[in-house]
Amino acid sequence: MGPTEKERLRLKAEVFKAMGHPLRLGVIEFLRGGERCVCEIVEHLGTGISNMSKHLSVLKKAGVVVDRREGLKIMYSLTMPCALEFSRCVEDVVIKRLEQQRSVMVA
Amino acid sequence: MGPTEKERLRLKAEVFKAMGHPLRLGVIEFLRGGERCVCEIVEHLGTGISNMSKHLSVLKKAGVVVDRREGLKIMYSLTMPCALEFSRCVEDVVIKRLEQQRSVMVA
DNA sequence: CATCTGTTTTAGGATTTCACCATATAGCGA
DNA sequence: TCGCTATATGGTGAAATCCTAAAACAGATG
Repeated sequence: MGPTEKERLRLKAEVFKAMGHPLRLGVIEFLRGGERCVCEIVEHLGTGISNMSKHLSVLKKAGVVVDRREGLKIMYSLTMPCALEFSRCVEDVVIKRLEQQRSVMVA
Repeated sequence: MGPTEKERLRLKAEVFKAMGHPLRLGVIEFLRGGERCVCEIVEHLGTGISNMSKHLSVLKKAGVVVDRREGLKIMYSLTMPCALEFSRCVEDVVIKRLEQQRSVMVA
C-alpha cells in the first residue's frame, strides 16, 4: 500500500463521503429528474437555503454535480448517473439490514 | 418529503458514509479477493489493529461486510458486490475531477 | 444608482469522527 | 488453570462536520 495508492483511496473515499448525508443523497436522487435550481432543491428537501448551499458545494467539490448560472438562478445537475444505479443496490442492503435487525428483535 | 422518506434517506446515507473513509474503502477493495482475517487486512492497509477493528465495526454495522469466527481469527467478507462496480465508476469521476483541476492550473 | 431576488460565505457553538493508548475478551494449547 | 494469540472495547484530545443566523455577493430590473 504505497502513498500513491493511499491518495487514490483518499480521493475516491471523498466521493462516497460526499454522498453519505441524507440531504446530499436526497439531492442526488432529486437530480435524477434533470437540472434543478437551488430554490427547487430546497423546497423539495426542506431545509434552510444556506445549509443546502453548503451541502451543494460539498457535492460539487467531490465532482458529483456541476452548476451553471441561468439569470439569477444557479442550476445543478448530476455528473454521475451511475450513482443512481448503485443507489438502488444500497437500498437492497438497507432492506437486508432492517430484516436482520428485526429478526434479532423477534428472536 | 415525508418523515418516512427522510428515514429512508438516512439509512441509505449511512451505507455511503460507512464507505466514505480511505481505510474502509480500502478494506472493501481488498475483500474483493474474498474472505480475509483482521490480521491480513491490517497488514495490507497498514494501520493499528484497534483502529482497524473500529473501522470494521462501522462497515459491519452498515451491513457492508459480515464477520465469522474461525478459531482465533475473525474472517470478514463483503455482502455487497455491487459496491465494487460502483467503485470503478467513482474512479472515473475522480479522474475527471483531477483533469478538471489540472486544466484550471494550466489555464 | 437603488433595490430586489437567488445564492454563497462567514461566524458561532454543539456534535461527531478519528487515531492512539490501555485494557478487556475469546478461544486455543500446555 | 495459565499463558498466548487475535480481536474488540473504552477513554482522550484534536480535528472535522453540521445547523442556524447574519452578512456579502451577483445579476436583473426599475
